[in-house]
Amino acid sequence: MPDSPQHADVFLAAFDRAETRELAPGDVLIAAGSPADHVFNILGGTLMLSRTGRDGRRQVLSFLFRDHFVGLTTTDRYYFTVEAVTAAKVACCSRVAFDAHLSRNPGAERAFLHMTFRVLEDMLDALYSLGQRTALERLAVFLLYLRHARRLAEGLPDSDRSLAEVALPMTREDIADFLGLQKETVSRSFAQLEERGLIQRAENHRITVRNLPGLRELAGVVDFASPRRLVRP
Amino acid sequence: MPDSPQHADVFLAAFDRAETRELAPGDVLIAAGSPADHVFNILGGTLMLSRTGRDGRRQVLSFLFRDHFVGLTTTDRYYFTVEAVTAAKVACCSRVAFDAHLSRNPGAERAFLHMTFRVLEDMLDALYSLGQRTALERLAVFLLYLRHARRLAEGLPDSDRSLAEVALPMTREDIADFLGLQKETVSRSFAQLEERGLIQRAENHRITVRNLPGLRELAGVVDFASPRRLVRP
DNA sequence: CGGAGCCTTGATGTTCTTCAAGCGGAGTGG
DNA sequence: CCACTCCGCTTGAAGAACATCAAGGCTCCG
Repeated sequence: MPDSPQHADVFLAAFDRAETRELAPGDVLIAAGSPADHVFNILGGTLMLSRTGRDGRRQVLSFLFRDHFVGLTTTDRYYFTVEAVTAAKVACCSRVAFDAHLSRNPGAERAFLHMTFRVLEDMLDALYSLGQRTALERLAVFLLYLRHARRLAEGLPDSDRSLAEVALPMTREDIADFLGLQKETVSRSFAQLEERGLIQRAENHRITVRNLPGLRELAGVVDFASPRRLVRP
Repeated sequence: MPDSPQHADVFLAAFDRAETRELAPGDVLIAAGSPADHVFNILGGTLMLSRTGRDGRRQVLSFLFRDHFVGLTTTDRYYFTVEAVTAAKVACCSRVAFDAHLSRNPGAERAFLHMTFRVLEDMLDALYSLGQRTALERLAVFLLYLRHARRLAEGLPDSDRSLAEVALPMTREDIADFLGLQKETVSRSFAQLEERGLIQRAENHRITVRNLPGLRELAGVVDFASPRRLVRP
């Protein structure tokens, strides 16, 4: 399943002429436990996919950006929540129509499978982070991940100067729940990255990268472009 | 993508008349960094999929049992290692032949997509564990997971008495690297589960479950059958 | 001006890791 | 058959990393 340009998300044609929905920050697109009858394609903004345990512990499983896809499950109810972090816009498609689209277009099915595999590989990266990396390393990886997300969403080259600015639309608590930490630890880790001269804190929701190679070294990741997950074994 | 029996892994037909390979404990089936030119279906035994960082930290991403599938990537080289934990037997299929099989059989492609989604959902469960659960909880979940794996592999009902015996073919260190802990912590957690009367340690590689409801309560999981990931939100 | 929410920082506490020692089974060679 | 060693496992003690508790600052908004 090697990358090939023509794969470029042909399955998204399922969303041509689809209804769209505008979301305000905090709006819930998918509520855990509700029937899993729609799938969505994100047209803009940032969303957050999370799962909350009985006792209130929450794990943010993924942040979602432009061109990301959400909503498919192998069960008939959603087992996760998706909510808007920033104002956002999504295209909506019924699961039935989406299924039919895949069945009618073998190319779309293959493209969708390929996308699913990329997501799976991202989750394996995240597993490595949560299982093996320290708080500081996780935060470094996270910043590179956000940088990469914007690079993809805006189609910029890795060298683009503007990428030094990294927007953090989510709260410290959201970041903490994504990285398996507490919000205080996230705060302290930001402070430590700044002390080390790797980043500079601007406002609460924006930092600028001061030493990209240093950040990558700390993260143990060269880039977030494939095949990033080969950490030189 | 609701579960339906006819999905039952039609894509596995790709492995009909395929060559098989026998593995001894410790044998490496897939070495990280080598060309990703084959896919495998496990016919028996236990394998382990892991990723090792530059500095030697290792995350076990998954244990693999009968009927599991491994080997597909979106990159042209494997970024993970797969090795045998016990003696094992696998069916081998070239990636090209597998691709062709999926293209020729739309039903197979759909079934494969479905299987991929189940794997993805398992990884999301694992993310929740690593991010939110304590050492003791992770071990409880792990034991239920092994119990469930055997239940599936042997087609037993959940009530089967023999399921109280849980085999642990892997070492404490393998378990630790799967759960994001140190082997000492795993040892201590086993001891604590025993003190609490939830399990009893037999030999090093076998325990028996003494209090299944208690174990499930601790794990926060009712069962490892779908939809287990709805932890009563 | 006042309050709420979010973030930061300090002090303290808990969990897990690290370091160290000893146990016991499996395999080896005398 | 019996040391002997090796390796994996367990347990204890000390230490580090992260969590928890608590206080104060900032910004936004009524």
